[in-house]
Amino acid sequence: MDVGAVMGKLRGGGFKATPQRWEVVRAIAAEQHQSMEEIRARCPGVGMVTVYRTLELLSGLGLIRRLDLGGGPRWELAEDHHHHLVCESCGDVTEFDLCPLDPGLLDLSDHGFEARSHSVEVYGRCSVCQ
Amino acid sequence: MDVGAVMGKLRGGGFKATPQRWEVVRAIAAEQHQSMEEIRARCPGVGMVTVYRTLELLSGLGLIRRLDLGGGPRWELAEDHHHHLVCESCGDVTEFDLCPLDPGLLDLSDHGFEARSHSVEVYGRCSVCQ
DNA sequence: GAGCAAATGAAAACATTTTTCAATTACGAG
DNA sequence: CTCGTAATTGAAAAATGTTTTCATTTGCTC
Ligand SMILES: [Zn+2]
Ligand SMILES: [Zn+2]
Ligand SMILES: [Zn+2]
Ligand SMILES: [Zn+2]
Repeated sequence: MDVGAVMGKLRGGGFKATPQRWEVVRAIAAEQHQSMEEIRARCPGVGMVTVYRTLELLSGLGLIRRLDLGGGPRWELAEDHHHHLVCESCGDVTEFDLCPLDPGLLDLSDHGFEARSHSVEVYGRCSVCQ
Repeated sequence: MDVGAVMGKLRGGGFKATPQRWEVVRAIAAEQHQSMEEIRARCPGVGMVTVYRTLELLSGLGLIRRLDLGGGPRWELAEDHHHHLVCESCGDVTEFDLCPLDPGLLDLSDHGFEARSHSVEVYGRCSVCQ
């Protein structure tokens, strides 16, 4: 999903395609797993309040995802399903595609829980920090 | 691991067993997955700063774990290995023991990543909220 | 182009966590 | 048991992060 497609879905949802929203979406699309600070740095022309509101809006529409990996929220474009490797030394976040929950292995029936989504994070040391 | 054992390990680490630390540990042991607010409510006699510092200390010693499930940090005694079911409607957190990463299924060798720990969260609707 | 609801952003409010520092206290040595 | 001392506590202030307010601006439809 590229920047244009995201803006298209925004419009489709009845929201305005403002220059500020273009900027924020471009910033998010530039790199996955960015913090608020990093996103803001890529949007010098957009007020902080608008960045917060745009993240909230896009996330509500399911176009981006908020990550809780410790050390403050991070954001990513909601594209493919994947999970995260978090380096506890340098903080770098990378992805892996093999989903441990994929084959419906996990039986939650005895919990009476209706699963909607899930997240898997592996913490450790990246190849650089070892 | 009961309250006494945690305090023992604290002492063993060269830290003092103060009445405030007893209170905080007792509060944490009373229920898993509590927020700061809930823990504080169980420690009326302990200053906020001390609660923060004690959580930091215990977590540094690996005696408790901090959970990032969205909606602010939660804390639990570090006992058995388990993962979490988070209800997106009422916010209730429950546990399940079957670990999807258990059999070493996950091959991270091509990432050159040294895994230390992991977390798995399943989001959805609990039996009450469905 | 006019009209209007939606959107923006500066400032203020609010919430949460950390720092500071003077007073207190647990605990080992004597 | 008492003393000395470094560790600990907590009130206040500072720092940090996020949300609300509201007057002004603007994208979009007709
Ligand atoms: Zn990712
Ligand atoms: Zn998955
Ligand atoms: Zn738990
Ligand atoms: Zn596990």
